[in-house]
Amino acid sequence: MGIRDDAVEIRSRGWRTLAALHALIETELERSLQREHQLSVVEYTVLDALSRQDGWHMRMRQLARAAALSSSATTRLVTRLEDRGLLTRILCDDDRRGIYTELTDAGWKLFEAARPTHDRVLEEALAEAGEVPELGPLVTALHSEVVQA
Amino acid sequence: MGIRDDAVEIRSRGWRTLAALHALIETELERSLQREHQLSVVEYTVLDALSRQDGWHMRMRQLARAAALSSSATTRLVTRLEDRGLLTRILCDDDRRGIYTELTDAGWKLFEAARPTHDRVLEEALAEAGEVPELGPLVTALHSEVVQA
DNA sequence: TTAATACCGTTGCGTTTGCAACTACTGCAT
DNA sequence: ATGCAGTAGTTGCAAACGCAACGGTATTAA
Repeated sequence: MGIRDDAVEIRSRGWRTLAALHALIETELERSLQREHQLSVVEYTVLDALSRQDGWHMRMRQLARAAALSSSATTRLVTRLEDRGLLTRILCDDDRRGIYTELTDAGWKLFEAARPTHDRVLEEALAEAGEVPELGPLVTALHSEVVQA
Repeated sequence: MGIRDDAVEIRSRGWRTLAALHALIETELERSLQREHQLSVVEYTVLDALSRQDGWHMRMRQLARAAALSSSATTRLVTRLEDRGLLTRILCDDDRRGIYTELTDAGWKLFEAARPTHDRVLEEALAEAGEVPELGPLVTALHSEVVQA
């Protein structure tokens, strides 16, 4: 076990911690958002990303990136939300390959209704994770200024 | 925008950062492990968890926890690996509800072959993420002693 | 003993996912 | 202009997922 191996082990451990914390938070968000607003986490993420564009459009590819999804999954996700009337597809004038998406009024309403749930559950999940010995330090680091900079 | 709202916003931002980093790493690991060893990330995680038990058994439920999966997904995952001859199910004597799983020799071999790939790709992914402005600080924090404590 | 309760792992089912192949469009080079 | 490589988004398909319902086993109390 040299310094080299230690670095490998530290990375692996960090990755396991990251994955565990991610899974914990996502699971709790999933349950609550689904139950209270019939939204999955990715669906909420899309609404959130669009809302943060402040009335501006967003292309499919940007959306895929924001939601960390493949382009095919993004297509279907947008279709789903469009069918529910939460957003609309808008053909792009300057680049006819591109498609913009925009929140509808109903989309805004649902997002603003879901946001408190999201924020509350996120806080609870982080608090819960903070109690777990392996996760606590990462939770703390997440709050720190450095990560937010 | 009071202090209260700032805290909410900091948590949200932290969560998005965490999710983005998680997705980046998982995607790269998935591609490499799949291509070079026909293993998904969760499958590797299971082999890793079992190997770290150092020859000792592990129950389905523990495995589900380690892999951050539902129990049903764990059942099928173990079945898949069992069909490939990488691990075996062992009935538990003292608690006949329980089922232990153990790596086979083939399982050990495959895991040890896949580990270098895993470690290398993880290092690359972290290095790549370190270059991204939003992710860099979290990557750094992940290396720190505090998180590893 | 027997009943009530809780737990463990499995299965049916519907949903979501990524990959690969495809169409449509852009931009560059000839 | 014309061809060609690269990009944007969609679709077929098979794989993997979570939830809910189930059977089998342990634990506790009457």
